[in-house]
Amino acid sequence: MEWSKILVFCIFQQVIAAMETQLSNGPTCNNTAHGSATINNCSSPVDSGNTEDSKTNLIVNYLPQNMTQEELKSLFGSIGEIESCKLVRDKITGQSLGYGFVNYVDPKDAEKAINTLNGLRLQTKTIKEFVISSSYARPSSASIRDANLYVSGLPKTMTQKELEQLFSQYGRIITSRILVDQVTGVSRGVGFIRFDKRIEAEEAIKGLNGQKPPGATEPITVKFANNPSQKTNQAILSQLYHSPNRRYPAPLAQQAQRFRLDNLLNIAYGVKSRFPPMTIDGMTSLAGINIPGHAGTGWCIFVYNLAPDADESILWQMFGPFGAVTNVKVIRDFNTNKCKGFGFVTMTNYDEAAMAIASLNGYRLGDRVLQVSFKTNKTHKA
DNA sequence: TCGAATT
Repeated sequence: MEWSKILVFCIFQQVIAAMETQLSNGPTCNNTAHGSATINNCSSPVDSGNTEDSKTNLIVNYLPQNMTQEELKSLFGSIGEIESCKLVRDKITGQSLGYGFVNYVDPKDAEKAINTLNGLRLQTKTIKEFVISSSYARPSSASIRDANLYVSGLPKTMTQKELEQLFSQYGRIITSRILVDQVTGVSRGVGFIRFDKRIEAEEAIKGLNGQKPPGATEPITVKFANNPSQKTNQAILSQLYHSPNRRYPAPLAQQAQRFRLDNLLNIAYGVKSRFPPMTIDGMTSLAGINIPGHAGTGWCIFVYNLAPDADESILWQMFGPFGAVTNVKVIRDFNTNKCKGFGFVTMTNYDEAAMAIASLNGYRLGDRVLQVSFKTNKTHKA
């Protein structure tokens, strides 16, 4: 068992090496990958009828975008002889949909593949992580389609097991997952549940959407999940059609430059600015712990009345000249990808944030008048 | 009109 994992890992690295070589020879994709093995912790296979295929045919999920059918075959062919192998691609774009089927000749090899390859971690250099999941493929049928749920607002402490316990009352769970922060490993409060049947998924939405899990303080959202690769395609398309270059708003540049000039004059000649510098320490001692917009990592600014097509770059351009900006975020509707009219900017220094707010609140961007202020904590009052 | 998140 452990032997075969090591063996598989070595073969896998060769596959990845081959992928990288291939990528360096062609301009089609800039996504390269390297792998590391992890312990299989996924749920047991589901029995799927009496057909011959049921014990040899595997579905493989969460493949890297750039993995080809040949590479899939190489990876799984390291276990044993493959009868057939299919990487599922988008009919129109030809993009990998991130899953495929591997049918072994020998059921023993299928079982071995599940034990050794399921849970294998693939990490691309673009931070995105893939964990291969392989299990017996169920017979194709309409009733098992669209049975995958996206769950958000989960308590950060909730485990995968607890998530399954919560949903298991509505049917048989095929796969489940909780997404975690790549760096800290803590739950992002988002996960997936795939049911055996669409009906079960529908019932789970009815029963759990907007409900608080036992012991939780906030309700969860349960809805049908989107296709994994759908977002990538959207992002690629929107990048193609979107010009990354935005003109800098001239009046802002002048304001920001004047602000910098004020500071320089102040530092160099002791000239008094209209906006005397203020430190965070000075503020905290005066205002106590409840400081608007102060999140510990900086000062969070709420920007309202952004246009539907506003993007992050406009926030960087508007706020950057006023000082250190550590983060910007445009809040979008997931499906339309259009800005919901507001966003957030985090700035390191109070005085720069205050200056940005003073300058940008009421600023006319296009045909809209922006409202800019420190972010308030509108959610649950203490 | 004061945070989304999609393996």
